[in-house]
Amino acid sequence: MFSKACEYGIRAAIYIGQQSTDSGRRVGLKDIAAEIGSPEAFTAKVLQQLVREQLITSVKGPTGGFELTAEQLRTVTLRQIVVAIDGGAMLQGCALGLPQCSARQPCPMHYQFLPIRDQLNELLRTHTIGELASKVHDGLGFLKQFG
Amino acid sequence: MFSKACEYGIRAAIYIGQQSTDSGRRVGLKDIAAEIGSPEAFTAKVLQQLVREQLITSVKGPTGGFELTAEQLRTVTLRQIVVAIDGGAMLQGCALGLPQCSARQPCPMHYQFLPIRDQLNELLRTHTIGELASKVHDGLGFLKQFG
DNA sequence: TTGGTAAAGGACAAAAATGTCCGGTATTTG
DNA sequence: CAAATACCGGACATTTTTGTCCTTTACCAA
Repeated sequence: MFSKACEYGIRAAIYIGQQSTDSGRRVGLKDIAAEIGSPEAFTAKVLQQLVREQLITSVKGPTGGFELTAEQLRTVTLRQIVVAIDGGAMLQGCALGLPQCSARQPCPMHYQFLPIRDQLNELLRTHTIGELASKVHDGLGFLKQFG
Repeated sequence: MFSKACEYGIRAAIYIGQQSTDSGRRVGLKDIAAEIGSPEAFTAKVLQQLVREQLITSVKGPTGGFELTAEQLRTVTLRQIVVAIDGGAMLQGCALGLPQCSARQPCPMHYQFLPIRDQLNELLRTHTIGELASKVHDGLGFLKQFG
């Protein structure tokens, strides 16, 4: 579905969001990677992308780390994370790979796939990082497998 | 969504199916690649996989080529093609990449993604190659961009 | 101000996906 | 039987994705 980079990015963003909500404290890369079960250096690259897109915030130096501002928690959606990392292809492209699939020259599955992809888009668009973070906080969702 | 290999495999299978339905004639690799707009040698590899899984049929030598038997046209589903080439990961795995995501320890999007993935599975399961081939035959679907 | 800390960024490495090439094998036709 | 045809299979090449390492830059605290 999504690339590894994107999966790490989403899980990391939610974890950072959870810590920002919870205790208002920043989290370091090492912490993040450990808590979401991802390779540290690779996760760093992904987070850099998200910082550049201003979907998360980073601070250098001692007491530094990653955080989500109150506004980011409220407004950044899953969709923005996905688009920032994987681009829009998966959310718009043809399921059978036709470069210009549309009603004018639809692939044989075009009209069957449309509603599903619309639902997926809607799903990503309507869920904010803050919302998902609070779900993790309440123990209703996990970012890593335990026990 | 699907890998390039899978996209080519689906388009090729539908094209072969269309020719089998239409004129009962076999089609060669060159013909297939030209008609669906795919790299010839790479498409050959993909078709070999489908032949091994007995989702399509091949015949060597002069007058040889690829075809779909009446039974294959009737029974082979899009899902079988996808599983043969991409495996089941995309149809079953967690959207956020958790190795054991389930109701016991769900990722924060688990219950939101479930219905969408179920619909996707259902879609692939209920469409046969023969059905899609006839859609192409009737000009209601395309396997390549023209004009 | 200075030293330690943590992210940023560049270069590099490994693995997987994509794509190509060519000799081997089976089959049909003359 | 011989020759042409077309898929099969293995090796190889390229590109993208995934992952690592190390130096630089920015920041905070003592």
